[in-house]
Amino acid sequence: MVVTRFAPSPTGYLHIGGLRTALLSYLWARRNGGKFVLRIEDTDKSRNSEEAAKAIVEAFKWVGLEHDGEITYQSERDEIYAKYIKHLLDEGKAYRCYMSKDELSELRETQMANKERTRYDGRYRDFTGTPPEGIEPVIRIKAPLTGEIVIDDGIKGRVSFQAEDILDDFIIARGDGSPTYNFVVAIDDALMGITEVIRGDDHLSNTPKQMVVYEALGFKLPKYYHVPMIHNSNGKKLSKRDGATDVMAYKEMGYMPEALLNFLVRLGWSYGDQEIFSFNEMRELFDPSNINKSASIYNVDKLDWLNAHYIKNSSNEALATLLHEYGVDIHGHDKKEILLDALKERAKNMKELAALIPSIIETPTAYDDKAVKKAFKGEATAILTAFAQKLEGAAELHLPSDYHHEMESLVAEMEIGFGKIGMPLRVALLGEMSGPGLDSVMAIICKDETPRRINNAVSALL
RNA sequence: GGCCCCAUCAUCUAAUGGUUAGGAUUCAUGGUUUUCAUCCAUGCCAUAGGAGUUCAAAUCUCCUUGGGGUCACCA
Repeated sequence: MVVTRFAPSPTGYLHIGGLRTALLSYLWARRNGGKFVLRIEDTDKSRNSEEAAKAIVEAFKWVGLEHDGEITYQSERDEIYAKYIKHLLDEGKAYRCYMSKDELSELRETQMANKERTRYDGRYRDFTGTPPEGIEPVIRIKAPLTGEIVIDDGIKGRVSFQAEDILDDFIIARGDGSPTYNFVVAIDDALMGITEVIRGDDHLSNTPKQMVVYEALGFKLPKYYHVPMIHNSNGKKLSKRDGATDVMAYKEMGYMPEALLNFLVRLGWSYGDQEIFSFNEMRELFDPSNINKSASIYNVDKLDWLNAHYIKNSSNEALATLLHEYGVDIHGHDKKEILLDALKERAKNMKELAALIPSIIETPTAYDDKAVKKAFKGEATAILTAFAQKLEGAAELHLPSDYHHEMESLVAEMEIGFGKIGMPLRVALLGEMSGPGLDSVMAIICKDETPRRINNAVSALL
């Protein structure tokens, strides 16, 4: 069975790059009918992992990702790590190193001065004497000193390193006994039965170290997929300074989860010429082996286009429910359908949609100067007044087409062009020059309110 | 700096030795619309550079250049 994982360190929120690797891991598990698990890498206990987990679960919930089983916290697994450290010590595959921090940095400095690679020199590797006093030893693992290390990466292909270039006997437990990152990652991935590791390619150079741990413990290696980073428009790693890195900020900005996921899945991956992927389609089609090798640049234009697409193609019912999150309740509005039909093609995001609604259903309190100048000339007021009277005398009017007929008939009677009434009417009803079709606007605000707004405008603008 | 990764329109990508190098976003123009938006149509725009292999190279090899990542008792 395929088991994938998402293993964030607790930073307090889920960022967009994290969401992408989480999404890809999730999709691959689902496509294979496997499992997707969540592990919080909180071996640095100074940070609050409860809060981080909550933030991640909240973001997962918003976009619709779900992890299988309980969340694993590394901070609760000290005994497991201790057991494996002891095991390695007993087997002679790891050893205590009594070098002080000062000695270590001294060593590093001389190496740098000699233009050598900075590395631990292995001085305690085969140490059998009496250890120096007053030093809490760290535990180092015996890493191969020569030879080739090959990662058969599902995205990058064959990646090979020379042990002497990159490895030394790295620390697996600190002086206080706490285990270090590359050690616990390997232990946990192995013990949790992870079969495919999909993660950012910034981890590619960590992988040999993790492989050393796998090797020492006799665990079976997972398949690795190192996904290229998302870069900002300057070609650098996406960071907080690039704005919205917190996934929940996208909700605030009015993005739909479908749009965000669609955007992220297409960043670095494609399926022929297809641009639009429903969540279900992603789960059926996604395959990490054809992810691009190169980094991709985060570009908000395409996300905006996708977001607008998903808003246009959402049902009015779904939009009305979503609008609650943006402070607008139109569930009770009897012209909800006409209103949303008219507005959903005009909004790039949910925030805009929410702002558009009062701009129609509330009576304008001011009229745009330029619009007035352009629209209110000649017989504009006479035409508007005639139209208001026509509406007042008309029978029941409900649909946009009903209002359209009234306009047509007025235009015919007065022998004028459509524009003669359109422009001033628009200003009278909405206070500005642009907006949805007037027949829709009138159908939304109804038969009584329409002439009222016209008369208001005529008297205000005389 | 060492090591590793990467390189097709401005951006996301397709083309796994043979295509007029395709699609999408952005942008521009036109149409639709009383307006704006939507929608539709059209257009602009790319194989980083140089050697090789081959009948044939975006595709394979090498070099150059450029970009990125990583080198902790952080994760």
